[in-house]
This record gives sequence, C-alpha cells and structure tokens, in this order.
Amino acid sequence: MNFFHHFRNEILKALENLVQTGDLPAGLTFEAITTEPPRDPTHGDLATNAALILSKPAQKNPRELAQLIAEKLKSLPSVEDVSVAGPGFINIKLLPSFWHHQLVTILEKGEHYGSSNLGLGEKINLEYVSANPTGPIHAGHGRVAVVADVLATLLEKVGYIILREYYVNDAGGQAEKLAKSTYLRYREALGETIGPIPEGYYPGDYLKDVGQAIAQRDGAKWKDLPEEEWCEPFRAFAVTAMMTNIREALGLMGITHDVFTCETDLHRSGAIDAAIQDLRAQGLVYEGTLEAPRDTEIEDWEPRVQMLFRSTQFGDDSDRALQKSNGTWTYFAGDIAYHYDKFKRGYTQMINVWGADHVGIVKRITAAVKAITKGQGQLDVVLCQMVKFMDGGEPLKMSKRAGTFIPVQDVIEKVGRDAYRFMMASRKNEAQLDFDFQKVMDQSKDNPIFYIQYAHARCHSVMRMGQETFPEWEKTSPASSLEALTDPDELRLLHLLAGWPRQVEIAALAREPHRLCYALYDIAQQFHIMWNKGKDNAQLRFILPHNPSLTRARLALIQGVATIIGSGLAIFGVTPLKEMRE
RNA sequence: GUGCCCGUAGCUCAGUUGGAUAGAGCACCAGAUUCCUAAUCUGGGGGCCGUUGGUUCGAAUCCAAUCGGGCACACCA
Repeated sequence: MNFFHHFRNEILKALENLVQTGDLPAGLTFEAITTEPPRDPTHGDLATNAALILSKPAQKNPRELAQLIAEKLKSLPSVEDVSVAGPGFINIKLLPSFWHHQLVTILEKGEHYGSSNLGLGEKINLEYVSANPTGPIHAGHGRVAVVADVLATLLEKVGYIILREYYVNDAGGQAEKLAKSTYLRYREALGETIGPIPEGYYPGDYLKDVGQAIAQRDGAKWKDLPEEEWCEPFRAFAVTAMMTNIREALGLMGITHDVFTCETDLHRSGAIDAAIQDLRAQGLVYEGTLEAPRDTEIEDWEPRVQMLFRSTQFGDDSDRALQKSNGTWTYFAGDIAYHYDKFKRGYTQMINVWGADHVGIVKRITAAVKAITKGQGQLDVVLCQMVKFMDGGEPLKMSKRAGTFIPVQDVIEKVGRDAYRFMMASRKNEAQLDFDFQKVMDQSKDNPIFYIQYAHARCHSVMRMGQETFPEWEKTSPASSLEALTDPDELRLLHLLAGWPRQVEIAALAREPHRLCYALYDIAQQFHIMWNKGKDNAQLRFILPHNPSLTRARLALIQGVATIIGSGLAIFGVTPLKEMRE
C-alpha cells in the first residue's frame, strides 16, 4: 500500500535492465537507493537518488547516469513525466489517475489503510509503566504509559504481535517500607496516635485507607505480634491495594496490560538463582570489590566484597552487584531473571519504556540480556523525558515527598482522556514535554487535538449534509467519477492521504509515534483550508446541488480524510468525534 | 568527574534515519470579511540549524571536540 515501495521496485528493475545491457557494471549494491517525496512538490511526486548513489561505483557522471535511468522510467505505467534535476536527482511525476486510484484504495481498505505486514508477525514483548506498587501513579508516569501504549498499537498496525506487560516490583526494601508504613496506618486506624511518619516511610494519605481496611477485616489481631508475623501479610495486602489503584488509573487512560509479572514470584520459584547460576557457568559472575564512584559525595562509603556481574564485558561502565550485603538478591538480579523469563517465553525481541530517571540502568540490563540469552535476545529501551506541568504558562511544582504530586486520575478528570493521551504522545519521547492545562483544554485551532478532531467532525458534517442533498449517495460506488478531482487543492489533499501508509511505516520503524500527530495535523490543515475556500467561492464547496458527479467525487475525498484521521486517532487511543457539540 | 538526552525563526516545536532554496503554529506586519457550512480568512517579514573542525557528490541530520540546559550515577528501585 505504500506506493513508494512499488516505485522503488520498478526503479530497481530498470537498473537491473541497465546492468544487462551493459550500461551499468555488474555487482552494484542498490541498498542505499531511496524513493521519497521531493521536498519541493513542484519537482514532482517521487524522487530517487539512484544516480547519485551509483555514479561512483559505476564510474559515471551522475547527471548522465540519471538521464539513462530516467529514459527507462518514462515508460512505466502511471508515470506522466520524468526529469533530471540538481546534482542528479530523478523526479517522477505521476498521472492524476494514479492519485484517483489511491483514493479508491483508501475507501476500500477503510481503517486498515496504512496497516502492513512490515513486522512479519514477529513477537515483541513490550514492558511499560512498571511503576512501583508503593503509591498511586502520578501524571508524569502517564507519559510513559501513553507513549508505550501508542507504540504498541502502532507496531501492531505494521504487523508485529505485541504483548503488553507490567513488571510488579513487589519485593525488596521498598515493598518492605510499604508494609511498615501500612502497619503504622493500621495502628492509627485502631485508635493509636502514631505521630509523624518516620523518614524513609511512605507518608501519603492513600495508605490510611489500606490500614483501615485491614483493621476492619482483622481487628487488633496483628497489633501485638512481632514484625516477622505481620510484615509479609501487610506487604501483600498493601501491594494488592496499590495495584488496584494503579490499574484503575491505567483503565482511565485506556490502558490494559496482557500480563502482570511479580518480582516475588521470581524469588519464590528459584528463577533468580537459576539465572545467576547460568551466568556463573559462563564465567560472568565473580566476587569482587567495586571502586567508589568518583566525585560524588557518599557518606559511609566502604569497599565491600560482593557478588558481581561482568557487565563491562558487554559495554557497561562498571560491573554490577547481584547480591546485597545481607545476602539477598539485588533488584538487578531479579531483573535479569525477569528478562530471561521473557526470553524463555519466546520473546527474543523486547522493548522497555521507562522514565528518563532510569537512564543509569539501561546499560547494565541490556548487557545482562545479551549475556543471559547468549546474544539471542534483543532488548531496546525507550526513555521518556520528564513532563513539566503548567497552568497557563505557570509551572506547577510536583514533589512526591511533599505529597504534592498530581495523580493521573485528577488530570484526566480535568482535561479528558483523549486530550491527555494525544498531548502525552505528541512530543518526541526523548525531548522534555510541557503539559499546559490551559493549552490542552483550549477549544480553538491553536490546539492541535481540537483542530484535528474538528476536521474529522467537519468531514462527517459534510457527509451528513451530502446524504441529505443526494440520498442515493451512500449506495453509489465512490470509485466512479473521481477524475472530476482536478483542483490543485484537491490533489494536494489526495497526496497527503496517499502518503499516510508511508508515514505510519516511518513512525513504526523509528518507534516514534509522535510523528503521526504532525501527519494528521497536515491533513486536517489542508482540509480546513479547502473548507474555508468554499466560503468565498461557492464553486469550491464540497456539496454542489447542481453537480452530482463532482459532489460525489468530493464526498469520496472527504470520506478519505475522515477515514485516515479516524484511523490515525485510533492509533493514539483517541476517539474520533463525529460532531463537536456535546 | 562519567554516562544518556536536548539545543532549529522572538516563543512552542516539526524535519521523511545523509538530499535539492531548512518548515509549521503562535506572536508580529499588511490586507479581506460580519455573509455563510461550525470556533474568521489570505498574504508577508523573520534563520550562522549553539560553536569549531572532520567524513563525501551533498550534513540540521553521521564522527570528534567544545559551550549551555536536563536526567542519572553505592547494596535503593
């Protein structure tokens, strides 16, 4: 469906032909040859760099070579004209009928237009959110969640099979702190005065309900028991409560995971011991001492002999500890076992989407995946930079410690799921994002999500009206009379629509869904421009009561716009609106 | 100090993985419009792509330095 591929193949055939006739030497590689839209549309519809790439190995002047290739391409179907320009670009202009036919394809494929089999049905394990179950997720986490979720949909659209997975870090010191914090709230619920929450505990009010719930269920049962007795039950109870809260927030965002994997299960099943044993057998585990980090002031630094993984052999800056001094596994050891588990479940390709505050652990875990899978597994980490929340240009301060973080639920309640998702996914993941409440809620053309939704709604409004004017329209094949589309604006819009599959592919390959926001914006903009022209010039309106065949063609075009915007928004998990009124 | 990310118009940002004369929105300037299909429209000015080298037919894009900003850097997660 990406017609650039089609023409690239045609160009390669022409080149093979030239090799056979002796005009080109044998043994050339064509890999670097591209077929793209020219930057300047007046140059044509397609441009190829073939002559520039081949001139050196073929020892020919690029422009002469371009002429040679151009002659071959002139006879291709759908080609109106071929010209050589600049240092040796070959520009191809296509016949209007080609573009009209693209619209037929769009209407036939509907929401599947742009889908492809690029991924060849390959399985990818996509791990995201994986926020610690020690409290509610805040609005900044939401970016990671949305970006990953949109990426998942996008990769599915191009033919990958995605498993959406959440890793629950319910073991280790933080989970223990959660249990202790909950225990305090439990005693508080029983009527004790607990005073200020100690340093390092979780002070948030959200644990009050949890303590209350235990008190209600069990009464004073745990009150006088030693810590060993209550710690594990409290941990489990609190983790479950937090995960319920987190899943509820994810649900509000429209996010559902296929699989939740718990760190504690990896401990219990012996998966960690087995994984480390495996590394040890490869000679990658040793007892050693790490150097003190330079130029950071650490109190109580003491060199210690520890069980270490040789991650430096795989590109990390330092070897990493697998065991704490109390003999328990580090988080890292658990993470190695976890990724090995994914691999053993059949996922050689894994993507983790994390917040940028996790940069420090990327190298060690990608190193560990290489090691434990013996080079068979591939982990890519996508990092999302911080989100700055603003209200009308005023930054909002967030601090988890001070309890002033913004829960996801609050933001969605305020701006709506669709606007939230679109905003979070609209910026390149590695760039910081400003999330301004005023701008996201703005009901004007300055707000891209509104602008795009408006275009979609307008399309439907026009189609509704078209049906009133020509009741038989819906039953008519839209493919007829498309040659009536000759206006430059119409063709421009058609070009944008036909370019959609390519945009989807580029975004998927780069794993950068945000690119599609701009593609959708461009389509919406061109549509709005045309709508506005109809205001000044009645001939340019979409519905012309006295010209049914032109109206039919234009309605088909509008339907194409609605189809692509609708399916594009669906990738973002945004519901396309058919009217803007409530 | 080290690692990763960012640096593009006054502001907010795109930039088709190395292509032709670097784009959009806001703001600014100049016109049009009060009619209608639904929230105005059209045009214009504005740039040393942080800086300096390198790679090649060709660099905002790749490499090396350098400056500025963000994040991270012990057994936490």
